[in-house]
Amino acid sequence: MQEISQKLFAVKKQDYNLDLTFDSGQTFRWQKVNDGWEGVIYGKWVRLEHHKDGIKACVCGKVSYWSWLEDYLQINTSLNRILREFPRDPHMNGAVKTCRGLRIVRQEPWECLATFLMSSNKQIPQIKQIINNLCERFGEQIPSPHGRPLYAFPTPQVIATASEEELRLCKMGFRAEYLKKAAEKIVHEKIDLRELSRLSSDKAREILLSFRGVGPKIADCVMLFSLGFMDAFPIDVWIEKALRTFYFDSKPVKQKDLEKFTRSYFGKFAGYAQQYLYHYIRILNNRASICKNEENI
DNA sequence: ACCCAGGCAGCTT
DNA sequence: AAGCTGCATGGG
Repeated sequence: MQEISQKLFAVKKQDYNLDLTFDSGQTFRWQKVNDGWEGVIYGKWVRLEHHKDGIKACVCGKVSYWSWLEDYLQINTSLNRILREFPRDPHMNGAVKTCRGLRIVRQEPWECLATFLMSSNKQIPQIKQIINNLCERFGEQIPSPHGRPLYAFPTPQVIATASEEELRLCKMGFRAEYLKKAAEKIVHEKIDLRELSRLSSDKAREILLSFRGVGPKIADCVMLFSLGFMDAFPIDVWIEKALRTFYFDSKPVKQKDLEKFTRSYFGKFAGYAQQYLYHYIRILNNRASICKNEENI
């Protein structure tokens, strides 16, 4: 039986909501289990659950310092200070009202890059499945609190030595080439993605775009979700739809104008605002489709 | 059977 | 710069 270490983070649910955070499409490995969330960070199994006094974290193994988890969760970031910077308009107000407590966590950059390489032209449940296959097949087995085997996210070294055919067994299709080449680039050029966080945002984006399979959208996701560039604003099909309906009267807009608007309008935490809008429009869309289903019954 | 999915690369206009 | 198309795979 594995030893479990525990830690309580004193934070109110309205300032840190685990459901909103892990359901918002920024991470792909967290799973809801018995009213808590379980995932793997830095090769360790972690369980998080809301408690009356805050968020309780359980970690597999003996843990004497918690800075890695505090950094991942960004637990010392004040949500109020971020929300204050959002523009005030009916749509953003609605998003904040609906999604208050949604947080952006700070993922490990390699995992973030690799998983978003899997995301192109895929739905979120399928991305999760691919990542799951990848970890089972190539990840190192790590201590688990329950009987089931548990795997760390595979290192670039392991992925680089795998063949494209082996990677395709994880059902990632044409993305296998992207993943293998990214891993090889990191290994051969001795790239430490974490260092990109110390560069200017233009330079960091330029380096990310030099990976095959990384375009503007995925580059912005990696910057926002793993490198601390809180103004990076990924524009995917959902956000584009949200921006057009909310701010452009549902009229067609040129890509360039869309980008210009997001840069000038959403402020220094634009990426955070983007995540609120993204989750908000998806919730609205879910409700609408549920209504439609009920009409058909 | 068809359409689309937290896109991107490689084309053509 | 826009506007097309193919891409592997799975789900509605």
